[in-house]
Amino acid sequence: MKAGCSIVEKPEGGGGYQFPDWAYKTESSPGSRQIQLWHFILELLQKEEFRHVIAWQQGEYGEFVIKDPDEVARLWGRRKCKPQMNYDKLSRALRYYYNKRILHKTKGKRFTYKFNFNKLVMPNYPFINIRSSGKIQTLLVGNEFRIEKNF
DNA sequence: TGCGGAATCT
DNA sequence: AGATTCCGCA
Repeated sequence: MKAGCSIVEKPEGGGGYQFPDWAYKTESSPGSRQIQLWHFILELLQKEEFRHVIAWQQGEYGEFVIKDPDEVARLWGRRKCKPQMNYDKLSRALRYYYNKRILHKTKGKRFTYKFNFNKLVMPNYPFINIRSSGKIQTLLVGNEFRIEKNF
């Protein structure tokens, strides 16, 4: 039994929405509800209330800046039930994305990373829609839509 | 600050 | 697999 830290976070009464359930599943762990780090990053990025914590870099397509690394780590740790999470550990996980071609580092810019939308994210995750402004929306196309994971 | 190896966990 | 933890190196 897991106590204290719920596995799935509920959308608070207000109006924020989460990725649909199927977005949390992967081929390797069909039953898993564990959100992946880059899904979580995208989730924070699309919400206005986290603009002071993490935000898109205007002008650069898919590039984002972590303005408050400690806070992002804290939020991630809360979601994953890992109270000891910190930016050092979180950033290690982000670094693993380099080889998977999900992310890469924007060299010279502090706390700045860039999604490889064109190459990987868009083809495999059609529910992600990048608008001209650089903002991202999730599109719920239908529950039959499966993620085709092929990193 | 940022990197990536290594061991370990779920 | 996808992190998490720890760490030496630059």
